[in-house]
Amino acid sequence: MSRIIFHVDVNSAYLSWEATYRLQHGETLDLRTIPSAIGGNPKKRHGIILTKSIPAKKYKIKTGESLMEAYKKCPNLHVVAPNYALYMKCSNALTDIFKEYFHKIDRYSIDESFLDFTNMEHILGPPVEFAYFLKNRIKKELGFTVSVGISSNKLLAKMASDMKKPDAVTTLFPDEIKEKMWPLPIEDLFMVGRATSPKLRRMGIHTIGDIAKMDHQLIKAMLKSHGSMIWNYANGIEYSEVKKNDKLNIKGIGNSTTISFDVTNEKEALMFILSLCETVTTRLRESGYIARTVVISIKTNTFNHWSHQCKLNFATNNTTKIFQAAKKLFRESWNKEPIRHLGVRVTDFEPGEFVQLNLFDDDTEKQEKLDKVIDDLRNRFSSKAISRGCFANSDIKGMIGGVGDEDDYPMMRSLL
DNA sequence: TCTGGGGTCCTAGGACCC
DNA sequence: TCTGGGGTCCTAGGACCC
Repeated sequence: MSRIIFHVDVNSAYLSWEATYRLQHGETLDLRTIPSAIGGNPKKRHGIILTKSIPAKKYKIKTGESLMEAYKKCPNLHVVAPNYALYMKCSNALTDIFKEYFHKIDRYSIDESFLDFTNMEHILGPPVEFAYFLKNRIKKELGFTVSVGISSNKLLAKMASDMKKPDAVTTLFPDEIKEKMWPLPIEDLFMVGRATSPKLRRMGIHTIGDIAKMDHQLIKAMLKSHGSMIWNYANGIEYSEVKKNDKLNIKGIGNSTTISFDVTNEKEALMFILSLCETVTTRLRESGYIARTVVISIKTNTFNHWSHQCKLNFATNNTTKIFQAAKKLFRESWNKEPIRHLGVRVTDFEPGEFVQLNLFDDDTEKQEKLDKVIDDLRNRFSSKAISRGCFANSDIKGMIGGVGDEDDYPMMRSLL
């Protein structure tokens, strides 16, 4: 039986949401109309570009490049630090609209969702017409634009939403694959990234159509199961379900930072790790989960990098316990090479309802001690050295404080 | 893209068990 | 204590995404 699947993608999500929020709070300048970007810490000029405006694209500003690089290309670039609490509210407001029409909503990320339109035609009308109605309603009520892709499976719907933006509806049904998808460069195919693309290009495979026409066994022999998968994708073959998954479930939380100087002694390194543990566990407690696994990652001044992980005997969200594990991992794996980048990450989540370590009295004392160490750390080093930690912290503050409260963005729905 | 963040998933290989 | 096979759990690292 043939299905009808929608993929809805928010255009330049973080930037759109920030711009919309500002307009609704009295700002007259629309960030989307000037060279602007979301990312890093603009004051410290540290971190990377997460999202850019269309005018910023003209300066060849790229997602993932450092703020320094971006400022070189465009000195007037207006950079705003990310506000994840706001993005979550916007994402939820969008999902609430989907819920009015759809039962099966699969949130793929904070700004992308799959919707199952199968058997809905008798209620919602023809899919393309409904998609236009939906995107226009979102624009009118929430103030930002989306691109909608429509097809018979998730892969093709996702490819379709990518083809035209912003503010567009695109179909990519199986009979349109040849004409619309096969002429595109291989890098446009979902799951063909910077490791796979050169391997294929070296073989004279340049378009998605070239992949589709390859011998399936050959690409499988070359790239194993990943090769088999992208061959299927190039031919529009993909059968995964639109699972009902309308809450964004997180599987891990991490924080990492590049340091502007070489860290050569353990004490310094552990202070950074402590700072990272602090932001990670604060977010972990916010999420309501507790974690079993702790992972640290190290990158050296020669860009040598590795990770080391361990499984705890009990899941926890306690800063001290996570830090103790991270400290042990660091001591076990550091070979004394000068360090330029450190990361801490927690995974293997369990529901945290029954563990409330942060309510224990002795923990309050520990937390106070911790705060003192963090403050010491910030005073000791240039603020640049730990700017990522600072900015993550200010995010958290935004989340916990009044700014992030449920009805703090009432205008999100009333904007005309 | 020379060097930025935060995620997810997959796989190979080792340890350990019966 | 040379060996055999199969299953599971764990870790490190690679590849992909936005």
